[in-house]
Amino acid sequence: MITPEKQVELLTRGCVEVITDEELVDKIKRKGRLTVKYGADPSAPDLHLGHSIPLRKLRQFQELGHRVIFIIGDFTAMIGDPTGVSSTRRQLSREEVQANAQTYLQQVGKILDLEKTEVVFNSQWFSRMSLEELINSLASKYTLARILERDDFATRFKNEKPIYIHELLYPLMQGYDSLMISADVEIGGTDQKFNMLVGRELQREVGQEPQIVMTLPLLEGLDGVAKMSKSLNNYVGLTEPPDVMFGKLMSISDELMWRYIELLTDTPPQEIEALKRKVGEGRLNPMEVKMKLAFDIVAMYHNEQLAQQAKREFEKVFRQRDIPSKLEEVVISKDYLKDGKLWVVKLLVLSGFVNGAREAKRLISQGAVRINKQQISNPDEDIVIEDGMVVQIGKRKFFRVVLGE
RNA sequence: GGAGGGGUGCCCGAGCGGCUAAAGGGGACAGACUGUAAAUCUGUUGCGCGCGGCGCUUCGGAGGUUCAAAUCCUCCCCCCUCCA
Repeated sequence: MITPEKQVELLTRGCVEVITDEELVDKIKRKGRLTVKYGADPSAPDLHLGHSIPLRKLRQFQELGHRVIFIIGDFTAMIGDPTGVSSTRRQLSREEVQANAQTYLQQVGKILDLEKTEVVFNSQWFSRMSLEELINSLASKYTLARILERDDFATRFKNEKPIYIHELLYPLMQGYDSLMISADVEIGGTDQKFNMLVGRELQREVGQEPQIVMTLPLLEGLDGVAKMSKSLNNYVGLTEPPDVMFGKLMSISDELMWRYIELLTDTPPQEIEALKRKVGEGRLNPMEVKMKLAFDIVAMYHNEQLAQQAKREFEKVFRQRDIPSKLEEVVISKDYLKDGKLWVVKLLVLSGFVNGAREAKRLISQGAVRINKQQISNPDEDIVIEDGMVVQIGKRKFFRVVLGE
């Protein structure tokens, strides 16, 4: 049995803030098994590495024997969390939310032990809440001034941007979720701090023991600047194919690599320090470290074998500048050929790998196009088309020509 | 209800009758270099035509003025600011 102190040490690792540490030790000592809440808003169906941070923390709780409740904010998703947005968020339909929730859970299962996870939809209580209840147990428990303390609302208010009444309700509803399941701990990204604190207040209001709030860092996207999100296209999806994952992870900057290792892998802090030192002294190539990171993550969300494959393939294509082992095939009809030849530009356009003749010509004059490893530099060139010839555009687009009737 | 400001290419943003397919930045793509799709540097970034040129489409929408419009006029749609 792990002592409460030891547990707290593990659990608070990686957290940005814990409100409060003392309460956490105390609760574990008194209760032994805590109810841990995590709420997800199924407004987009795809989970990415950014989501994995809180999920991994939940997993840790689970491994220590605590009770994890995963709340699907199906009802709240129809409202749209105003957190961090400078404008009102689009409301989703019931169907959209339902569909998203399904794919969501599937992905969550890659990290959490679903057998041990209780999944609760918050429409369970909200869809039948009466106006009377809404007013008595939610609306009358909080003041406008306190809601407006929140930064994003405050800014919008000051800038005279619209804040709809339903948005004001959002933090209260999230708090109400905590109350309904008598949460001992709620975890979430730093952007959720306010909402989670409201939960604490509401619980206190009704005489429930206030939940402990644990905030976790938000992960920067592949660009290293903005937070990871699908709409910014700087994400690594949990369900993406191994080679795509591997490639995306290899594209991050050396600097960002450390943060990813710290937040996304199980590498112990001392080991990370050691690696950093070695790289700093020039005894270790950062690329090796990045490879390891990419490998670890692919292994985590797929498996070691696929990770190994993805790594080998990456080395083959990008390090040795070789042709990938699996190639997309493009059928070129013989009708296009004149004396067995075809204009390069035409070939590229027909393949669908370029957006048009103009782009094709541009790429050729930039020296980006190779046929059977032979660089093509003249956009006017006619080439002899052979069955099976390999065309390469830039560093990562390849296809094999198949002659058709 | 009244007064004013604005909608420009993937995004931000300049232009306010011809020299503007539209400055600048970001992003993206490509090349060099390399340790990788890192960093850095350089280039490209509306589309078509067998193409050192010609043509077409683009500046919220629809019309109009003009030899010539993103730039001027009319109507319409949307956003914002100030006053009530």
